[in-house]
Amino acid sequence: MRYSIGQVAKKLGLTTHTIRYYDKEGLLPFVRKGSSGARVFEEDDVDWLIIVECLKGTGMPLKEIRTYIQLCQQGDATLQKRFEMFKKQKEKIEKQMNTLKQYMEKIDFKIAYYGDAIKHGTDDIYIRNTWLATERERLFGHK
Amino acid sequence: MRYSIGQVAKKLGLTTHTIRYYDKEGLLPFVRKGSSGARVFEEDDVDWLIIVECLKGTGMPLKEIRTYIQLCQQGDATLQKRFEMFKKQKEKIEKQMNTLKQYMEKIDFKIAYYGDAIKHGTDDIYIRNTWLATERERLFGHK
DNA sequence: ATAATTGTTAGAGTTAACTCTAAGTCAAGC
DNA sequence: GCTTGACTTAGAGTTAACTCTAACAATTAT
Repeated sequence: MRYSIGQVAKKLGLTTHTIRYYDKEGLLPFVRKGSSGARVFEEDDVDWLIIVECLKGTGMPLKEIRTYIQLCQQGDATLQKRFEMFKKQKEKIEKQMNTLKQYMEKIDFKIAYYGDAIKHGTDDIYIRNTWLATERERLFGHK
Repeated sequence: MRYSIGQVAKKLGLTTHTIRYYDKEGLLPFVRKGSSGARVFEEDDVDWLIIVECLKGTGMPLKEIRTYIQLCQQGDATLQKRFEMFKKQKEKIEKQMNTLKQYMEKIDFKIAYYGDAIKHGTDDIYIRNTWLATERERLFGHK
């Protein structure tokens, strides 16, 4: 199956503008054009865009994604480098997940805090922000 | 304890420029200035900055964080709104975590792929990108 | 007392990633 | 044959979040 830029954009939740921008930035060097000049997306091209979204979504800058595709185009000699790249990205995601978990704890504390405050009609006096105090003490090393 | 902008910046991993920028954007309206005009951070101010980092790190734009602090300053009448804000943010984090998990699966697939390719010395022929093919088929609804 | 450090401001400049516009081509339907 | 819709390009404009500069003041170290 082949797809137009519009079809791909719709399915991946991007705009055609964005996909053309990616192309301009060298992220889609293999996408061919039909006789009229319109981009024709093969299934492999869609797969590649899915990987681009994945790398972008885990915080890799477009420049670095382009570096990856350039490695791909250089053939088997760069297999090891590409392997390392993904292992590094995996570590990055693990860190992100841990950070998110810590943020979640803070948010959960706030939800409990406000739940309590609403029950009492005020957050003026009695509630101490113990969780954050703990965090601050950890950072600054005293109580 | 009180802290200078530099001490706070160092501990929270920000630059003094960034903290002043946050102040300019209305994120730190309560931070007082000493006799010389220098910002003096109370412990509560540090706690607030920790919350700012948390909201920012889960993708809330600075504008929206400012809206939250404005709600805080309006007193008990906005408790419910603030509660909802954090519940919404919690949902957002949950979505982010799920997305990260899905990305992790793709990255793990790539790591396995390249591990295998390195063993064989090439990724030319034999390895089919089955995982991504599955994803593409899910999006486009055919094989 | 002088030099280094740390702070201040207003405001300019940068960066990434879009986002949009204008002017045009091309294929399909009425 | 003409309109509609999807595509093309080059290039301008936007946005968020910094990031830096210049010129100056105050504090701290030697």
